[in-house]
Amino acid sequence: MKANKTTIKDVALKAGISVTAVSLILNGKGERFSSETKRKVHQAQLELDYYPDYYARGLVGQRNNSIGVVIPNIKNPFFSSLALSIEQAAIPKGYFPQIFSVNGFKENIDYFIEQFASGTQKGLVLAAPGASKEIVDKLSIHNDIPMVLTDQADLNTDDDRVLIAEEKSGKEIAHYLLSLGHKRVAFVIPRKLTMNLVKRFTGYTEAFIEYGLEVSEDLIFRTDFGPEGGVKAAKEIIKTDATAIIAINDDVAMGVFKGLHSLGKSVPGDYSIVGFDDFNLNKYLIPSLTTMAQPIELIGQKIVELMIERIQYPNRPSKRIVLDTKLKIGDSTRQINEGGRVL
Amino acid sequence: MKANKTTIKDVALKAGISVTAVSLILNGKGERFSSETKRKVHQAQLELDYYPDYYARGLVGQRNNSIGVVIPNIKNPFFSSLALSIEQAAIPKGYFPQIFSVNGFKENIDYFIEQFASGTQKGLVLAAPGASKEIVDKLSIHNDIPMVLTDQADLNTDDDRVLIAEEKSGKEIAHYLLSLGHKRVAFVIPRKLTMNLVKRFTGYTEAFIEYGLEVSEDLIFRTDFGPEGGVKAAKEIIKTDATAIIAINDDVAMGVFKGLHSLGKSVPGDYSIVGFDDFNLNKYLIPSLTTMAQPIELIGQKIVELMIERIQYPNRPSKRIVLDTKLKIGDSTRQINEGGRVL
DNA sequence: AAACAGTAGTAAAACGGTTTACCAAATACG
DNA sequence: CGTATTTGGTAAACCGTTTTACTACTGTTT
Repeated sequence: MKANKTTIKDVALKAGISVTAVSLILNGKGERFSSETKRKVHQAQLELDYYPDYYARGLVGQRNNSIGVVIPNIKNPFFSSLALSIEQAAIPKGYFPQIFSVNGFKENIDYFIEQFASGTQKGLVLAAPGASKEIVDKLSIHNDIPMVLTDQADLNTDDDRVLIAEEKSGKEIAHYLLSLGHKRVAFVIPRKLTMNLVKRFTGYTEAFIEYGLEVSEDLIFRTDFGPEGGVKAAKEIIKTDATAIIAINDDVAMGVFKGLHSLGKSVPGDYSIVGFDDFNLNKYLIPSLTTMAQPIELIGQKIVELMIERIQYPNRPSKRIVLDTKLKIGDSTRQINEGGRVL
Repeated sequence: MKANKTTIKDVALKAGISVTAVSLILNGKGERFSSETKRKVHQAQLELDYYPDYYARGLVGQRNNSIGVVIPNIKNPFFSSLALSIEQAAIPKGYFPQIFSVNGFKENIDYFIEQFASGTQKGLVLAAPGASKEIVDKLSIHNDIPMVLTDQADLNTDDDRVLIAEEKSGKEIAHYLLSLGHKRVAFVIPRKLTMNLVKRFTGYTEAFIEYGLEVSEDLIFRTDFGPEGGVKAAKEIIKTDATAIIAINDDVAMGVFKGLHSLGKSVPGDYSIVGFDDFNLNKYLIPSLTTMAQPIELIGQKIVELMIERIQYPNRPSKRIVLDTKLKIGDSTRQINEGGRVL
């Protein structure tokens, strides 16, 4: 038979004082009580190993301090790093992020929406591009709840956003490859294009136009997210005359790399590869990947900053912060000569 | 001015029926009500966009369905994969894991203990070897709460555990390297040895003894977790006559690999490397790493299985499940000839 | 026709805290 | 010395659900 849960009443009884007093004292609002009384309360709490019930406490004082963070896939190092950076920024401020990794589970989204709609979280960070739309729609009625998005889509919400300069990033990557002499560049992109990818792609294209070149349709490869997708794409790419490859993220880039390798091609000998994200294992790859690094830590910090502002001043006008990325040149890219493939 | 939260009363009012009826109907226990009434309730819910308050609901019916999962580091692919596999096993059964990544934050542990002690979770999975001891101690009084550990330590608790055959694994790795002709094998281990590592190490040693060899102290390298630790270790290892390296996990192995590479050494040419864990990016590394694969999915499944059993039958005797690992031979190891380094 | 069983519904008591409003005794003030 | 204020404390309302224990009514048996 289980012992009944120890409640505040038990503490009050043990300390020989009222429930009110116990509550106030344990919440640091007990200035008015004598230090002797306080001592007895703390003593009783310790002896009974009392912890206030989370639900009861949440029910009355609406002050919970947890913020929900929705990410698409916990296994993608970019998102797990982002989750960590949000955590690191939030905890010192007294907020505790709760990670929801959607992972393609329908139930997951439902569960999280329910959780959120029922008032568990004080705010919501949606770091799941694409999935956002659906979620934002479902939650749109609750628009008095602070949200921060990392979504470029033109959603008709006035939520705060932390974004990266997608177009500029795309352009910079393309410029870099073009400056190395690559003219035939393959793009490996996902089947479903989210808004940020469209923008990034626009940037790529602009760079080509500035060089008097154009992006040819036959060098665009649509595949799945994740390394498997990259492996598949590699098989197609070697049938073309491409000399460089831009992957939608490092995860995919790794797959392309592996795919090329097992087809007997070398990097950067036969192909230059550029990734995107700079997840944390990147610098340990051999050869290391040239990639457009997202400022993950900064993104996390800004997200938390906006979130806290918004919680404190619910009616302040919405903000949109755009952060710059940084090209990190690794060993996966190299100059090629005018004529063709080999330097 | 914010609109007041819509409560069950509003729904009842709108539907012209009692609060009880609304509650029962919305929880699928309203068989006895006429379908017309049900319709009205659902209608009202929809129109008012009503979601039951999480706290109120939690307060009364103690049936929340969330289980806490504590992992040491969300960035380590092994643990993020484990978290995912727990999620995949739990959700179909109607339980929702909540991930707490400790990440070395003292506040994190405190927060989570408070959360847990205050009854938020129905059960607790401690997948944080080493940290467990402290936590288990603090929570020991609440020993009526279902816990599943993945800790080899001889804690005096009767909690369920899901473990891997550490000693056997260690032995198998060593046997494999010995069978390839390696006699001088370096070990890269963390500074702080948890119980599982001690056991694994025992296995290594046994294999050496069976071969009439012994593990020499000067080939044991203690370093930090993570790839950085591996890089550091590599610098020391090349000063020795080791021909093979066993790393405590794949994360570290990658670092060793990178370190050797930047010191002009090749793998498996100069050194064979074996890792542990088999995190999900492993097969995309070049060369792919020989590693002792943990059955991550199965671990997740067993954890959830035990947890649910324990929730349903709190008094059943505790179980301890030991799972086998599997050596996955990659391209990072090779045979060497009797004499010395080169085949 | 009396007893019985459904049927469709409700009022009120929990759940475990926090907070508001109030009080009695002790002390300070003029 | 009578009144005002401070000190140390409490009783009770409330938060939004779920659940228990009724009730009134309508058929159905025997």
